[in-house]
Amino acid sequence: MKRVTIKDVAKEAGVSYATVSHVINETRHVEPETEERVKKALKKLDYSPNIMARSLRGGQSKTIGLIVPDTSNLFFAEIARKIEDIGFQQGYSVIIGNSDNDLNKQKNYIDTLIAKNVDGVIFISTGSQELDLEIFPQNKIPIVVADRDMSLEIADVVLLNNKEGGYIATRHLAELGHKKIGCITGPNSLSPSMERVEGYKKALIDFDIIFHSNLIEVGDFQFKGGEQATDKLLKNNPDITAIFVLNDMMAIGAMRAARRHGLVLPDDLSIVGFDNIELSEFITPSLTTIAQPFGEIASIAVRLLIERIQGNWENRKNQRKIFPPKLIIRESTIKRV
Amino acid sequence: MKRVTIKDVAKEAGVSYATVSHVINETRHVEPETEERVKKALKKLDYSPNIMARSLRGGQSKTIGLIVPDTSNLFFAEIARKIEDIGFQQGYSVIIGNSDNDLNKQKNYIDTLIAKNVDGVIFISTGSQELDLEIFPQNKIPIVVADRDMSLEIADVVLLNNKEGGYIATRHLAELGHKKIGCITGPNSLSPSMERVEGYKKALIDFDIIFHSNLIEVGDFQFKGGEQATDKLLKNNPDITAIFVLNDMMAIGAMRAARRHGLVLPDDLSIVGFDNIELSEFITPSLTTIAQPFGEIASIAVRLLIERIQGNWENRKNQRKIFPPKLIIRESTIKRV
DNA sequence: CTGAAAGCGCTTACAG
DNA sequence: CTGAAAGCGCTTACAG
Repeated sequence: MKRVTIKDVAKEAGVSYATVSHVINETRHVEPETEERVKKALKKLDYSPNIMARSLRGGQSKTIGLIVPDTSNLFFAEIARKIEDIGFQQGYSVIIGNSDNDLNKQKNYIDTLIAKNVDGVIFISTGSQELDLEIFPQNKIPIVVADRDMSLEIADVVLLNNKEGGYIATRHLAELGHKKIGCITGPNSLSPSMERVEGYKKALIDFDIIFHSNLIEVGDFQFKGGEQATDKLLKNNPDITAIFVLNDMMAIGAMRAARRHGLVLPDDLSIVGFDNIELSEFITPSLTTIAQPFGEIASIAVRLLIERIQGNWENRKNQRKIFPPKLIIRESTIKRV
Repeated sequence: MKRVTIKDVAKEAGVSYATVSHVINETRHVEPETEERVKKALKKLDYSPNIMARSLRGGQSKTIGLIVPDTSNLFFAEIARKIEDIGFQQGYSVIIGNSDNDLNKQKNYIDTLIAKNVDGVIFISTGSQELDLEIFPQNKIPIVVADRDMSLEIADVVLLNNKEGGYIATRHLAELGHKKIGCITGPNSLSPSMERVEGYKKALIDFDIIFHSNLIEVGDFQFKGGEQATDKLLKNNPDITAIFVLNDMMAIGAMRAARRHGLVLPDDLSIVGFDNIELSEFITPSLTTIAQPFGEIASIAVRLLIERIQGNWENRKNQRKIFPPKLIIRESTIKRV
C-alpha cells in the first residue's frame, strides 16, 4: 500500500492539489461545497501530511531537540518527561539525545539535530567545558539552555538559583544545631555544582561554623558516587553529624554508606539532598531536600522556545529565568543531640 | 547566514551537484582529483546534509520512534536510555513519546511518527487494550514490540519470560519457609502483569501453599500504588510474612508502607521486586528482585528493527525473542523465623 | 568519468 | 474563487 499524498486526495475530490493544501492549512478561502468534497476525500483516504516535505518547503518540522546529560539520572528523567509532555501538547515531538557530558557526543548530536531541521533545541549540560552553541543561531535555530547559566548572546536561559539553594540547605542544618557539616559535590568545576557549594560556604560563615577543605568530597551525581564520597567523608571526619549532598541520587548512596559505617539514620547523621525527585519522598528515612520546580522549569523552557520558533524571535531579547529553591523538610534531618 | 546546501558546495568545487552527492555517499566512482576538490569544499563550507530532503527523495530519515508508557517510571527510563544509546551508535536518532497507556495519546503519537517518516518504531505498552498497530506495516514501517507479547503478523517481539519470573520470585520466598505470601500486581488484565501472577500461583501450588484471593492487591507500577496496595494487604492479612511485588518501584512503596505498620525489614517481612532497576541495589534493605536484562533487550530490539529497516524485511519472518529472568538475592528477603 | 534533469510531497507566489 | 507552476535540497536513473 503506497502512502497517500495530497495528489491522491486532489484526484479523489476532483480539485487541484493546491486547493487541497489550502483546505488543510486553512490558508485561503475555499468554496464551502468544494471544501466539503476535499474534507470527505481527506477522511476517506485517511490522509496524513508528510512533514518532511512540508518542512523542506520552508515550514516547520514540528520537532525540537533535547540534549541532556543522562536520562537514567532521575533528575533529568523527570525534566525530560515534562518537556516531552508539554511539547506534545503544543504539537511538537522531541528527539532526545544523551550526551553523557561528553563533548564529542554533544557535537555529534548538535550536527544531527541541525541535519534533521529541528525547529529549536533545549540544551541541558552540567559539563564544565565552555559550550560552543553558536552554530544554532547561525542556522537560525533558537535554543534555550537549562540548568546552567550562560551568556544571553546565544540562548534563553532557565535555571534554579543554585547558590540560594545551597545556602538554605546548609542553613537548615545549622539551625538544627549541627556544627560539623560535610558536603558532597558534583564532578564539575563550573555549573550548578559550584554555585551550590558557594551557598554552603556562605551559610557556614553566617553561622560561625568553621570550614575545612576535607569537609568536601567530590561525587558524580549518581548513587555510586554518593556512596563512595560518603565513605571518604566519614573516614576523614568521624565526628561529622550532617551532610549536604548536592543531589538526591547521591544522597541515597550516602545513606547506604552511612549505614555500612554503623550509623543510624537520621539520629547519628542528618542528610539534605537537592532536586526533590519523586523518589526522595519514598525512601526511609524520607529525604529532606531542596526542591526544583521541574514542571515550571520545563514549561517555561518550552514556552520560551516556542515563542522564538513562532515569533520573529530575532528581534526579542533573550531572557534569563531564575527559579527560587524551596526547602522540603522530611525525616532525614533532625536536631543535633 | 543561510544554510549551506549541496549546490553551494558544487559551485565552490566547480562540479555539478550530482557529483557532490556521489562523493558524499560514495555511490559512484569519481576522479580522485575531483573528489579531493569536493571534499575540500565540503570541509571549507562545513556542509551537513539536509536529512529531510534526503528522506523525501526516498531515503531513510535515520530516525526511529519509541513509544513508551512513561519514562518517569524507572524501568522504562532505563530501557529508553539503552535504546537511545544503541540507536545513536548505529546512526539513528530517536523520537520519544510517552503514551501513559492512553489510547488517544498512543494513536496521536503513531500518526505523528508516520507523518515524520520514521524508519521504524519500537513500541512498548503495558496497556490492556488490543493494539491497533497494523498501520505501521501498511505504511511499510517496521515495528518491534517490547515487553508484551503479541501476534507476529505485525511485529517482531522481544520480552522477558514473565511467568517464569513470577515463578522463581515466589519459589525463592517459599524456599525461605514463607507460608503466607502476598502479591501486588500491576493495573492491567493483559500483559506482563498477568503472566507474573500466573507464575506466582504456579509456585504456590508446587509448594503446597494455600492461595486466597485477598492475598492479591492491584497496584499501578508506581511508588504510590505499591504503598497503598501494601496498606490493604497488611490490613487484610496481618500474618503475612512475605510479598512478591511485580515491579521494583512498587516494592519501594511497599517498604515504606510496611514500616509505617511498624514492621522491621526484612525481619518481619520479606519482599521480592521485579526489574532490577539500578536503584534496587542502593535502598536499605537492598532489594531482592528478578532481573530483566535491559541492555540485551534494548540491543536486540534495535538490532531487529535495523535489520528490517535495511534489509528486505518483508521477506523475513518476524521473530519472537524471549529472555530468561534471573533472581538477584539481596537483603530484603530472609528465612522465615 | 561527469553533467542535466526528473521527481520525492509539499507550500505559496503568480495568474486568471 | 481556483489552478498551473516554481522551488525547498536532495538522489538517481538517463545521456553522453
